[in-house]
Amino acid sequence: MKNSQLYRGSLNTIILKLLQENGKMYGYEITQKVKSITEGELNITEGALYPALHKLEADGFLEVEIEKVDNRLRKYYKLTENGEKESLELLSELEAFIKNMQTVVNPKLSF
Amino acid sequence: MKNSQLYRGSLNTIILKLLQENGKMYGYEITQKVKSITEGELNITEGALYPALHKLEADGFLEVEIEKVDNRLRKYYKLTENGEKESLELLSELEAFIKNMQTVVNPKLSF
DNA sequence: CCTAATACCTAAGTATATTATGTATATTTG
DNA sequence: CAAATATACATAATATACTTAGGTATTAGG
Repeated sequence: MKNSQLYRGSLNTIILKLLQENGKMYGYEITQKVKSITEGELNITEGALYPALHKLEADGFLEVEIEKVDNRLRKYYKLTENGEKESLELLSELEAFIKNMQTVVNPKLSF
Repeated sequence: MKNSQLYRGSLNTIILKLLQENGKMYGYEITQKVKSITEGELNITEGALYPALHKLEADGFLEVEIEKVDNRLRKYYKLTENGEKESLELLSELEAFIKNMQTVVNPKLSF
């Protein structure tokens, strides 16, 4: 997804949060959205995205709705009820991660 | 290292930053230090730590100094010159990661 | 008409961590 | 004082997530 190893493990969080915010999105749209809001800094590769979407669906966190736009296929994903829960869970894990990393990296700010 | 996938990729950053701060440390000490400053929230497993230390050494970022304390072995690690550079590099990558994740997750705060 | 953009997909390989072990000594506790 | 826990190192098998490199097909733009 990027040169930094840190992004490893963050993809599900990104996907679920974007869907929570935008209701429904299709894969390609997610890649473009992330690129635009991070001003090109974060680029999700399709080789990472599509398998991740399939797994989230298989795990019951996403459901699919296929549409045809301009004779071109689109697979819209949206959160299931469990997906909403998972989204909140991953967000709080992200907050905890950031908090812990800041504690380790900048111990002066933590007391 | 923890149940959250997010910690994947953060171990080198943690190791290098702790060494930058404390001069020299040995493996077991690193695990205890991380556990104590995060109040038990972050536990580095030895199966992850030792291979990571060996790789950082092989990459020329760390150098080793063996000491015997109480008839027990200790391998002290400290940053090489390149290790200092890598430490700064990984720290700025961490900052960028956190910034980007906050942008994706909380777009209202980013403009 | 050719290239870039849109939109999906998979397979092979790599990196990183988990889990489960193993060795050995020192310290604490019932 | 024996047993359990803590200290201190290590590796091997397995799992997971991602990169890299391909592939198909349609539409838009120069």
